[in-house]
Formats: sequence, C-alpha cells, structure tokens
Amino acid sequence: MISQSTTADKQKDILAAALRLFVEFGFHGAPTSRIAAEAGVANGTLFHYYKTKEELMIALYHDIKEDMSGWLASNVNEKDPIEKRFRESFVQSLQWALQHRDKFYYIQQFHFSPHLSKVSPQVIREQTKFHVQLIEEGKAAKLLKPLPADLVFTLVSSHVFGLYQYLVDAGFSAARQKKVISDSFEMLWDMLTK
Amino acid sequence: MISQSTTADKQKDILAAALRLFVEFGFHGAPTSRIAAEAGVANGTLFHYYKTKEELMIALYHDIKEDMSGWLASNVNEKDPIEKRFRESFVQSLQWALQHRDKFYYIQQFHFSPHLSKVSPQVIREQTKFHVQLIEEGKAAKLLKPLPADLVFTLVSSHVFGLYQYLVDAGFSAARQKKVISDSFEMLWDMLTK
DNA sequence: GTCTATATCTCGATAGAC
DNA sequence: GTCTATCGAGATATAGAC
Repeated sequence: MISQSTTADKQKDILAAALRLFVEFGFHGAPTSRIAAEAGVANGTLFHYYKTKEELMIALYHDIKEDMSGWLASNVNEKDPIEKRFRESFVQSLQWALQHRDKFYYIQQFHFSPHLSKVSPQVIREQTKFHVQLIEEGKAAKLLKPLPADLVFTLVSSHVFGLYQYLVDAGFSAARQKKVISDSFEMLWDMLTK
Repeated sequence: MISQSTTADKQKDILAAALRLFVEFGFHGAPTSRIAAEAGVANGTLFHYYKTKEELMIALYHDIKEDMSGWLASNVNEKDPIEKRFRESFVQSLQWALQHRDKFYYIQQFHFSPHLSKVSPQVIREQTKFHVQLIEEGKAAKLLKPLPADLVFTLVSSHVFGLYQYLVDAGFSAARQKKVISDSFEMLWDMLTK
C-alpha cells in the first residue's frame, strides 16, 4: 500500500516557507536556518531534501512554474479557436499572477538573478513552447502579422508583466480590473493583427 | 582652487567593481571584501564611503538612474514635436540599455529585490516624471488615446524591456537592430493612438 | 526521514594608526 | 581619506543518534 501520510508534507512546508522568506527578505536575507524554523522542520531536514540552498531556490522556481503551467493547461481549452485561446492565455496568466503575487514576484526575482543560469536553457525553452506554438498557429492562419514568433512572445509577455504591475499599484475592484485586462488585450491584439 | 585630483576616484572605482560583481554573482554572492579588492581599495575605505553594504547597493542604483536620465535628457530635444520626442525617448532608452547592459541588468535585479523598498516612492516617482509629463502632453494634444497616463507609461516601459530582451537574445547586426526597434515603435505608437 | 549538535568558514563592520 | 588588523555574528553544511 502506498503511504498516504496525513501528517504535514515537510517538503511542501519547506518550499512554502522559502517562498515567503525569499520574497520578503531576498536570497541574501533569508538564511536556511530561518527557513527551516518557519517550516517547522529541523535544519538537517532541509538539507536532506535539498543538498544546497541554491538547489532549494531552483526547486522552488520549478515548483512555481509547474503551478503556473497547470493553471493555464486547465483554463485554456485546446478546442477553442485561436483567438479565444490567445485571449484566454493572456487573461488567465494575469489572473494567476494576481492571485499568486508572491509566486509571481519570486519568478521575477529569480529570473533577474545569477541563479537562473543554473537552469538549463533547454528547460526554459520547454516552458515557452506552449505559447510559441500558439503563436505559430496564429501566423499560419494569417491571423497574426508575419512577425518572428519570439518577438511576438516577448511583446505579449511584457504586456502581461507591465499590466500586472499597473493593476497591483492601482488596486482596482475585481470588476474594474477585469475591464482593464479585457481592454488591454484588445489593444494588444490589434497591434499584433492589424 | 578646486581640487582636481588626477589620481583614481576611489568612489567611482568602488561603484564600478560593485556593478561588475553584483551583476555576475548577485547581491548574495558578492562580498564587500571582494568588491573592495577588485576596486583596488582597502576594506575600510569602502565602509568609509558607504556605511553598509545595502547603502552601497542603493547608491549604485541611483548612480545608474542618473546616468540613464542624463542620456535621455541630452538625446531628446525638448523643442521637437510630441511624436518625435516620444519616438526618441523609446529609441534612445533602448540604445542606452543595449550599450550599458550591465547597468540595465542591475536596475532590473535591484528592482525585483526587497532593497527597492528602501528607496522612497517619492524619489521613484520623480524618475518617471519626465515620461509621464510627455504622455500627459500627448493626451492633451489628442494624439494619444484617453488612457490613464500610468497605464500608458507601464505599457511603453514593458515594450522597451521586452524588446530589449529579444534583441539581446537575437544578437542582430546594428542595422537590423535599428530596423526592429523602429518597426516595434511603429506598432506601439499605433496601439496607443489609433 | 528527522532531529540535535556542531564544525567551519566567511561576512559585514569597526578600531585605530598614519 | 586610506590603510591594516581583527572581532563577533551568523551563515551553510555535516555528522551521527534515533
């Protein structure tokens, strides 16, 4: 019988504590001792799961990336027409980010750190595949302008990042937020298609 | 007579070494001892100019920001019509970034770190004033769509960041690069005006 | 797998001569 | 202002009992 422990999953606790502390204090200001303490595990336990602090940082990065991909996979319907999938990818990325601000912040923090270089480009490429394929489809269907897919991907991503920052700073109501997201997508779509 | 020492300016050396090491190894991986060594000054000298490591990080941030502002101020002509100034701000921001990659990277690294919170929002606001005013002007002249200036600023900034990343990854020739920047601005401009 | 205890080291920061 | 010398604290990581 497979062990289905009802006790706390220490590994998840460690990742959760690491997320909280890295976001609040940065990689520099969050010692492993404190991460272990806040996760409610012994110091040695942390190093049992992650051989080094950096390994923990990278594992956390991957964990969050998976979370994000899973959300998109289950909120974007592969049967929908291209434009709808495009719109949903955009909207749902923003929704996920707004509902997981710590995680989204961590991704950015990690991305602009020397630790990113420890993640193989291969793996990073893999993560964008979903989006790049959608863009290629859009180009093939003559919906999108004939721009390099990488450029389109970059511009869309930036649009998401920028809009996210704007919405966080503005602190709108949920309804207003939805409207701004929708309008912004329209602008982006026009830019890429007309 | 004002002292015009011809000997090395230690403070500048420290900032230059800090930039190099922070970019390569991150805040966590760049000890003050090594920064001092690489700057060719004694450990104590570093702490004479900057009381703490964080103070050094913040000073470096401001130093780079000033550099960037200075570049824009001297490359965007206040007498030009709005659209030209808009375009020049965009193009020159990218040119500066591409020619000062370390500095641009540092700004981003700092921006997504908890240390940013040590810089007063007042000061950050001040840094965007130049751009926001230009946007307000564009709105008043009915050139730009009637969108919130903060939103426009955010979208333009993101566009610059994204395009920068694309160009760095692509490694085009100078001529090709110029063309992509120009075309991208056209797309952005259409999005914000039509 | 998990804990306690601890080794080893390095870092940021200070003191004080020059 | 600049240097040498050094302190004390706290960091990552390991060893070994349970």
